Amino acid sequence: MSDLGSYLRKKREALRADDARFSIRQVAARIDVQPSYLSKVERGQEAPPSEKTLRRLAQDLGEDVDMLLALGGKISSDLAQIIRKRPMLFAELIRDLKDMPDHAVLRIVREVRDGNW
Amino acid sequence: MSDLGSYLRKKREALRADDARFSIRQVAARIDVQPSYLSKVERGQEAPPSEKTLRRLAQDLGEDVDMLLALGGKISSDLAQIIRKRPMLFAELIRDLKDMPDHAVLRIVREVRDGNW
DNA sequence: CCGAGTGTGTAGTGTATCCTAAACACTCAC
DNA sequence: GTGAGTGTTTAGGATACACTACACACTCGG
Repeated sequence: MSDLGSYLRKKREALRADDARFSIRQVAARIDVQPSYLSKVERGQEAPPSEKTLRRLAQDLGEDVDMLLALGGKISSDLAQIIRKRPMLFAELIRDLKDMPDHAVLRIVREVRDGNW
Repeated sequence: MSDLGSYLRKKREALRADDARFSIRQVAARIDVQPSYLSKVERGQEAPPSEKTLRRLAQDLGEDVDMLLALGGKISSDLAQIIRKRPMLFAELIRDLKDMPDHAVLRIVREVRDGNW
């Protein structure tokens, strides 16, 4: 399906080059899953883990949570909740932004943040 | 949980006042589920239906799909896909817009649509 | 009365999700 | 050569999700 697995493997192996604490077994122990499970996830033999597990993994590997969740086919539950509170409004906005280039969306983000509204 | 059930019931009964085709049984037949299932959903005795079923329901009842999905605790899969393609970008934007009033968000929507970007 | 239609109660089912537990085969330092 | 550590294989399994199938009890027109 997605390449969450290979992404995780690459990232972990990169970390492991400098720090032996990033073996499958030790990472698995820290994020509280079985090493066999993590191994399968990294090789794409298992479906992506739950949001909870992906969050712990992101934290342990120093990765962005939203990106890792996306690779796992999920959306952060706090984002989902925000959208669900005003579904029509956000649906319209997001569909409009679908084909906008990153820099255009970023400009909106900045404008919003600067409080020009 | 949510009030999807009562919302559906109210809407269907309103339609039924003018049109006998909006009985539980007939709606259920059109959207291709068992009447007992729809009955339970309307009374909140069953978890919300799948996206597919909610879409058919929305169409049959003339309701907004995104809103009905939201009441069912779901987000349209096309929106989810858009977000998953640029997760960090959209995550930032959505979290920034969380506490903005509707009219402010709407202004952004309009600006985007008018192509001032 | 009866039959066509209404809503509902009960029981069960297939599939997906998200993992665990235990053992196997290997390397590498000491 | 043994013990600690590595990744992996195999065999499940608990729980939730999204329903179906069928029968029951009621109403109401003809």
